[in-house]
Amino acid sequence: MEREVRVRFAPSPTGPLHIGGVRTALYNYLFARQNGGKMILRIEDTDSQRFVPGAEEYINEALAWLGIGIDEGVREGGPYGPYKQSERRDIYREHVRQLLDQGRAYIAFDTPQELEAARAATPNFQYDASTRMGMRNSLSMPREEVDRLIAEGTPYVVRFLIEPGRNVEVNDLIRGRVVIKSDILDDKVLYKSADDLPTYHLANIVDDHLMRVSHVIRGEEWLPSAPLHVLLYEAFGWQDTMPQFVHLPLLLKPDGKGKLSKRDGDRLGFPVFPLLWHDPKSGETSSGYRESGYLPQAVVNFLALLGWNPGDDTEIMSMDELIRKFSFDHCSKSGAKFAYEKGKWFNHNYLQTLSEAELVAAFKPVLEAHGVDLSKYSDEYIGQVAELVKGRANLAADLWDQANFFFEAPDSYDPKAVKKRWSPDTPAQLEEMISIFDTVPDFCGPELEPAVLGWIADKGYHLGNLMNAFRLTVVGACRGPHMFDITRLLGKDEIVKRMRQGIERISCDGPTV
RNA sequence: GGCCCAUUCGUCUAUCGGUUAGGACGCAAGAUUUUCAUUCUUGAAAGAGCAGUUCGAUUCUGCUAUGGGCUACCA
Repeated sequence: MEREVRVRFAPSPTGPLHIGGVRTALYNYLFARQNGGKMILRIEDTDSQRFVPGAEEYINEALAWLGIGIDEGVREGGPYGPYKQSERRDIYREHVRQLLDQGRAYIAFDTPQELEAARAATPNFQYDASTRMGMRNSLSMPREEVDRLIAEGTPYVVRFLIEPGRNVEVNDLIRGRVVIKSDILDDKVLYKSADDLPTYHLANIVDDHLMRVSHVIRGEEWLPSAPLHVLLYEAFGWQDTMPQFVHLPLLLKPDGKGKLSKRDGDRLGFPVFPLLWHDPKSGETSSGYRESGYLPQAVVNFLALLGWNPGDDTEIMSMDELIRKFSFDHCSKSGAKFAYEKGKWFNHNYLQTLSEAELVAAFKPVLEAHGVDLSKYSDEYIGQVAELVKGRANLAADLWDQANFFFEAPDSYDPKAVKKRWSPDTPAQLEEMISIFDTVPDFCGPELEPAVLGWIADKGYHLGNLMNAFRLTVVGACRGPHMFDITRLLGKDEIVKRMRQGIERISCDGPTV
């Protein structure tokens, strides 16, 4: 057990990294860091059919954005490379040869059509001890014919020979002991001559062994094939250094049934990918957490708690705290429905902790997206606005809805508020208020508020109605921060301009609602 | 169909045989506020069912039900 902790995240570049994959990567990372171990990123591109250009870059960018550091990988290098499976063909070929020579595997020529026919003909057909002699392979056919077929270049696969009658034991750190009979396992394809590439099972075992992986932390969908992997380790004689298995519960759809999938995001209105993704094949675009205004710390915190808890009521935890507290003992066994609403709450929390500079950085892209000319505003102004409204925002994008009037005068006035707060006396009172402004030496100083409030009290005007009418002309609706915070930031000229504009426009077409 | 895994409020979860079953999200109400929010307080809300083990089961065992995964020359 004093083995160095080495874990790997091994996605296949068939599309954008799914949020469930991100969580798997995160748990691997937390465990590695906690134990002073290494985190490996291995690209499993053994399916040439499903390869998608750009997917590998996406994976790198997504992990970097989230702060999930990689110690060894395609870009980082490392002592056990190459870290891309398509560049390890020689290694796999050699290991397949070894299994073949030892009689632990055999060559099969059955075409996909023949296999399909066999499955159609026999219910619950399985390529195993009970059926393999009836198929076309090196066990059922004479040696000369096998050699001839290979010499002719007939495509073939190499299958793992499963011995029936055994109990295969998988020890899982979350689930404990899982025992299954080898009879229910089929002779899995390990290698395909057509593209000279192994399948997942072979490549996975060989690489994990060669890369000295100590813990295989992956999704629960791999649990059924774990016994096969155990058998492969045994066949190679590697049982003594076999990694510890950890199968994580799945992320499920928030509503219906099944595991979270790509489609659920757009269907339910939340991202299922860390970053925006344009699919080069379909041309489709999928939204990402980053572009939706989420903070990476919030996404990490949120994901960490989907399937794991620290054992107490702590919920807001930094990456360092997660690393310290993470444990498989507190991982749940059952799948977790993806509670994206709570993700917003996490983001709200992290948004409040941002420094003004960070807030400005998060707010600027949002402003630009709404056509605001950033050259017209100082960072100081943007920062002050953001500080004023951040408490009411969940996502960076929400800042705009809360603060748009700091960047543009209202172009309409909420009719309900007009009806409630606007009276025939209002225009005159607002004009009077403007003249009060002139009595204050510094409009943006602390004297303005008591001056205006004092004047309202002296005159006996209705505080609520007048202040809201005032707000209406400046904001366009009865919402927003403290009125005198708004006046301070907008300045006298802009405020007076908006008041006069409001008086004109609301008086003309507003009050007769 | 076969095999495997799981099952506490609507959701994420705490509890490692004895608790008024705790927290959070969301929801509702109240307080605060010149507005909308924020914030604060309060509330409603759970052990799938049936047996068994035990002085005592949410916790251990079995069965049933339900949910999920796998069942490819995909990962």
